[in-house]
Amino acid sequence: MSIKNHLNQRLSAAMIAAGIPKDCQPILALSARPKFGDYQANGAMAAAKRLGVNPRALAQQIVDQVDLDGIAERIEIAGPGFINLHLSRTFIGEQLGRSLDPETCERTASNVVIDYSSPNLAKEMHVGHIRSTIIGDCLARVLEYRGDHVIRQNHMGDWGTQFGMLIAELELHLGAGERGDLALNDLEKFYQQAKRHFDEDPDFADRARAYVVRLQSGDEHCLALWQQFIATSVAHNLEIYRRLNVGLSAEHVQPESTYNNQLEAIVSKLTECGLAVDDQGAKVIFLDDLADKKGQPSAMIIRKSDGGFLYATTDLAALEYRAQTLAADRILYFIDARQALHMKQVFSAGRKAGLVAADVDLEHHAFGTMMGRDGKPFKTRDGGTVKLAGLIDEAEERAARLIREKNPNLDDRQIADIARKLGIGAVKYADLSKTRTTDYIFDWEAMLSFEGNTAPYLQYAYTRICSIFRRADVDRTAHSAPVIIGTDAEKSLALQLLQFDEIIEQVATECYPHVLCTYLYDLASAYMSFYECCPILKSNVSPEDRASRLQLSALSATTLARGLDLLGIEVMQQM
RNA sequence: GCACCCGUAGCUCAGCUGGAUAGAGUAGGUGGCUUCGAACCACUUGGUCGGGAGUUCGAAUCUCUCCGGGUGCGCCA
Repeated sequence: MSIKNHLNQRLSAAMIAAGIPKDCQPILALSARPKFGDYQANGAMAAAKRLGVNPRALAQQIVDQVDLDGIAERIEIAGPGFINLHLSRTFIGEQLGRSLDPETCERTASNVVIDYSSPNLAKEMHVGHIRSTIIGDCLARVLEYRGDHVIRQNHMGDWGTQFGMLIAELELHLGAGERGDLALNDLEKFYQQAKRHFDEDPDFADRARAYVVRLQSGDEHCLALWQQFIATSVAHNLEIYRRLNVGLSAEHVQPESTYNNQLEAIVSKLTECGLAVDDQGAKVIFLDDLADKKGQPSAMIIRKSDGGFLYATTDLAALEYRAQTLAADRILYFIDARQALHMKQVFSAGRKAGLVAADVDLEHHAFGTMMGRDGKPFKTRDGGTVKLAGLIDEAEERAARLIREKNPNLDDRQIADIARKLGIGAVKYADLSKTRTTDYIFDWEAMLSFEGNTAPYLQYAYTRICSIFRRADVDRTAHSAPVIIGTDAEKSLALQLLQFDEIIEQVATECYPHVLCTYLYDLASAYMSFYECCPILKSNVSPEDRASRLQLSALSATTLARGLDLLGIEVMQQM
């Protein structure tokens, strides 16, 4: 149990004993300044306001009642009624010993479906896909770590009008005697060729449109071309995932087309229950709960007047599949904020139609639009997009150059391995460390930076610890010793280590990975400060201090590695 | 027109259900490697938290309003 929970229990009990209503919280937080102790409880002031009594007097009553023997060595009331808690150093040391036991982590066991990455297969993956892919993957790891059963769903876009154009292009290449896999080697170029043919050649455009219809009606020739195209594109995406160390593989691919044969049934079901109605030839769902101020309901078309289905239909079918077949307790969508209204509509309609039970959590975790350095929507100089494959190449090259410069003793194989972990880590951390919901600036320099609050800083802290254990000739994973909290640096580090579980809990419920990034950065900083002022292997250090400091180092390494792993970032023994 | 999101240091960003003197990174300045890895550490310069009003012991945080930016809104996905 975390220290915060510990204190929460004791203070809650004291508040009840002092006659304060049960729903008043202690409101515990880390103290703003060292002179205010380690933790502070701000609940007395809020409770006093409600009860109409003097806040300082109420704080005193709580302090009179609270039992923190062996936990806090000093309790003070300050200002209008802050309760400042100075923790016992012995207690901190004991708690650290307990945190070695993995069984202390509270487990959950929900069925959680996570929809993330979900790129369109018509084009190559570009930087616009990175947030969903990386953030979704982080949450999958975090939820799995705390015990949930995670079902990854890569809802790839493999269906729609643009595929008529693409298979017409592919047919053109094959007709010229070209090999399909070679023609599709550069998906981006291929798409642009198809687009140009479509725009400039009326015959091609007609053929493309006809192919869409033939594809939808199950024409074998078109399906074969389509499957060849899809297979190549999926393979490209899986390669990107592998290079990014993202836990998505072929088994998680559940593309739009898999719902094709359920769309008819979905529309029937929604019509029969009276939710979907005919309007101007189309099937439309009007949602009163999403109406504007004037009472105009929000409209969602699930079937066009020409009989065609839309992505709303597919999303409803996917929602039913996830809730019913996959038996989800919680369904998370990591999708661009621009689709916020669409997601609300799907959730609302899905619940009203009974596709998903009321006790299933539906959560759209949005993120902002990617902007250029000028604050406008991002484009490269020639108006294109930055491909993920290129970004990964660049990250690895930059990392390799830096390693060669900093550490000339490494051989080429070591450099390649470290460069991969370092470069990819920098790219992922740059994204994960920013609050998910806001628009974000795409900045090569910041993303590939190796200084300051970056993944390499955290990886560096880890390698420093590894280096100490190599020098001491001690097995880090086997080392075990009591922790003695002497200096302030040791205390800060210890308190930081003890917050890991509550941070994981917070990330699991709120789905904000940047909270974990901030925590790990603070942990690494605390370790760096500790490292500067607390010698470990020097001759003037007592055996007890040496063992204790090695213990703190081992715990720091374990926590850093675990936290980085949950972010999808790897560590290395040296760099 | 309607709806949602966002304005915090030169730049990129934190700031937990309202809490004490608004914090990091980066950029600028100073100092620290014959001693556990300087991709580091210790100091330092820099902000009327977009403007205004309200709620109260207390507001970057909650409410309203205005300004500025972004996004979305029945037959694309």
